[in-house]
Amino acid sequence: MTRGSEGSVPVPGHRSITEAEKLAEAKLGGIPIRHEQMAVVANIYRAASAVRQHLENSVLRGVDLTWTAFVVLWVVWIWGESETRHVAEEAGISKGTLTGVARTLEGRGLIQRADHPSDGRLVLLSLTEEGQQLMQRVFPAFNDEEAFVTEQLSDEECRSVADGLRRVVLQVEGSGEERRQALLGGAAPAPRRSGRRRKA
Amino acid sequence: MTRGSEGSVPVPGHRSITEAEKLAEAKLGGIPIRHEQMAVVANIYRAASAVRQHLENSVLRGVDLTWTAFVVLWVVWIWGESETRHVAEEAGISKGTLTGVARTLEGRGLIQRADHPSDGRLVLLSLTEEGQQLMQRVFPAFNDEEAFVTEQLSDEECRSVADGLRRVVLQVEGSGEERRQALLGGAAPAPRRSGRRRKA
DNA sequence: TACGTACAATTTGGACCCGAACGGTAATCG
DNA sequence: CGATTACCGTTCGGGTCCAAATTGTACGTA
Repeated sequence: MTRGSEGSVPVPGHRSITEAEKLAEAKLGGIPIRHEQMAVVANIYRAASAVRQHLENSVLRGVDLTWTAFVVLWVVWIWGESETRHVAEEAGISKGTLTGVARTLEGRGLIQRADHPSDGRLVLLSLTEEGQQLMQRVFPAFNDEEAFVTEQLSDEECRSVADGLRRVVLQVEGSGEERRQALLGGAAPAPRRSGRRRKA
Repeated sequence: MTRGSEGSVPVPGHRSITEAEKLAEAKLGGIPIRHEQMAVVANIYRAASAVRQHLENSVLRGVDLTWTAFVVLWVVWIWGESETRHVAEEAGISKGTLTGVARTLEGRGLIQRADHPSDGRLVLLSLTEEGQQLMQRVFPAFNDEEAFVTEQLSDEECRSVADGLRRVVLQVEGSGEERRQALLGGAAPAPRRSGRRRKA
């Protein structure tokens, strides 16, 4: 995050970020930038990376779980036996990704899949006995690190930050699709450059 | 995010999250959970995913850039010609990942690499003319979407949330290493299970 | 000059990740 | 009741992503 020695004034904290913003403004020469909004997005992602990295390297690595694998386990653990599409959505990954992760977890004996009793299209995911024991053991340690990374925030500040982030999520999930439609103006959705090609 | 029909009381907003927390508490039976801290971490990651997804699908897809590729371009754009290790750190990715991303970007004529004048080990990254034009065109649109996703937050709230997140980042970057050391108690750092295997 | 150490970027291996395409089941319609 | 239509999980292509292994450069010291 920090560079070797950029400025000369020893202003403590946030210097790097603020300086980047100033530089960005200069780069755009006159075009106004929404600073506060930019700072929120930048720090959301920065914090997400830092937190994920810390948790992977502290508690998750020891039990040989990736962040995504843990999230999937957590979702199935909390919600109980669930349909894969729900798990994917709750975990914030695509259906295709879940298929692979679930396969890995299944191979390690942590989750199991079952056919839906009445709808042949559905697959149900649930924790095995071993998976449940794992989560009961790991989650307290995970939560301890959640407390560590937020140590500089009071409970009240935690509530405030969490609420602000929740509003961001709701905004995107609520109005994002509509916004994208408006932006692209009904034009071609510009398919992802990579991805599977049509057979013909 | 939301499920079909879980609860019976029509409490608006945040139901899913809160319910998940309650379920988690029940699962742990007695073991106390730090709710506020858990909510912060959960929502940081949720927001990061949502924001990234929205930006990829709105402005980035149209110019055929992934999130990571854009971040790398942004860093080089803002900081000017930089050494790769700094770019990787600032972008929040590993050096190895940057090598691949930089190759892709170089192939598209958006960035260029140059040898360091005095230290032959270093490689410098800078934007090409085309890369600069792209960023000058794309960033305003990007910032517009940053404003969109934070639309439900006032400027003051934006500052507050950004500051809270900054404190999380500083906490992890400042004390994370020490914390991990203490946690593992000097024991083996438990190598990543995936990735390259040791030869013998 | 030769050698070891330090540190640079790159290569490599395995898992992840998205989203279009696919094949199969369920529901709907004529 | 056959034919669409809608939906579900899986497959697959291309691209990240990390960390170990590798390669190469710089620089100290003998």
